[in-house]
Amino acid sequence: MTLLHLDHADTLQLPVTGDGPFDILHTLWKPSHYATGLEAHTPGTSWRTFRVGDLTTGVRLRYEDRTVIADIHTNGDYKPHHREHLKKRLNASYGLAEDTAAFTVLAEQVPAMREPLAAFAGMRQSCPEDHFEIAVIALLLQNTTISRTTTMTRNLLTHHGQLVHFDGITLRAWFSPAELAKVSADTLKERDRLGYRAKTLAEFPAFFIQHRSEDLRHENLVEVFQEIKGVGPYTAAVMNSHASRDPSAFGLDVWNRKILARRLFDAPDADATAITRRMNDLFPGHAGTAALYFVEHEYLNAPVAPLLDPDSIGAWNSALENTAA
DNA sequence: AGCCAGGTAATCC
DNA sequence: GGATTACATGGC
Repeated sequence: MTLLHLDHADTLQLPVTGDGPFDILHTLWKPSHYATGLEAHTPGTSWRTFRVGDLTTGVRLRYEDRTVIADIHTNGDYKPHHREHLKKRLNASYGLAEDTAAFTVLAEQVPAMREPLAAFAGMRQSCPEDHFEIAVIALLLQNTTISRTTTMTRNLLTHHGQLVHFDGITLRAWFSPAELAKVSADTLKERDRLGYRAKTLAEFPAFFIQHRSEDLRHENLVEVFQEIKGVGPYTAAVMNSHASRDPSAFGLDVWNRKILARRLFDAPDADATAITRRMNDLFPGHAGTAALYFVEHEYLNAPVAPLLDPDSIGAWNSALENTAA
C-alpha cells in the first residue's frame, strides 16, 4: 500500500452558528470511540480524512473565536464544488449550526444527567462518516467484541482504503462504494476476516451507489435503510442518529443498554423496551443526544482511544505506516 | 471448553 | 406478531 501525500489546497473558516456553549474537544473527539486510524486528536488540534467523490482530503481542524478553522489537503484537482461540499460536510458532521437549548432544558431536569452535562456542555454528536461509511462501522459492531471490530476495520481500510500523509500526520482514508464494489465476498471473508458479514458487506455498494448520502434526507429513512441486507433496527438507528443527525434516534445494543440501565435504573442491565420508554419520557425528541452524553461520560476518565501527546505523533505515524506494509 | 460480544434474518408457531 | 436459532470469529 502506497503512502499518498496530500498538499494544502484551502482554508475554511466555519463559524459555529448554533446557540449556547460549544465543546470543541468532545465534539471532534469522542472518548468512547474505538481506534480506526481515520482520525487523530491532540488537545488543541484534530486531523481527519474525508472522501469527497474521487477526491481524498485530509483536514486539520482547530478552533478559535467560535470558529472552526479547517485546513484542507488534497491529492488532486481541487474545484469550487469540492469546497462547497466540504463546507456542508464539516458543518453537518460536527453540528456547528445545531442548537442545544432544547436538550439542555430537558437535561437540567434529570439528576442523572447533572454530571454529564457539566462535563460536556456544548458537545455535539460527531459523525464525519457519510451514510455508507457509518453503515460499514455499525455492521462491524454487530454482535462482536470491540477488539474484533477494530481488527476488521483495520483489515478493510488497510486492504481496500488508502494511507495518506499531510500536515505531518499519517492517517487512513475510506474506500468509496465503487471501490468496495470491486472486492469479492470471498476476499472480505478470507482476507479481511469478516465472517458472515462478508456476504452482507458485499451488497452494501449497490445500495449506496444508488442512494448518495446527500439524497438520503426524506422521511421513513429507518425503513429505507432496513431494505439493505444486514441492516436491522440497530444499524438503521445508528445511521439515522449519526449520519442523518436525528437527535431523537439511538441504536440500542448490549453495550449502551447496560450503561443506560445503570444511569436510569441504577441496575446492571434492563429490558430494552423499558430503557427506550424511559429515555423518550425523560428526553422527548432528544433521547439520542441524552444517550450520547451518558455513554461518553462513562468513558471520560478512561477513553478507548486517548488523546495523543503532540510529541508522540512520530510514533503514531510509524505505527500506521508499518501496518500498511 | 464453552460462552459471549456495541445484531440480523429466517423460520417457527 | 412474538419466540427461537444459526450465523463467523476471537478473546477470556
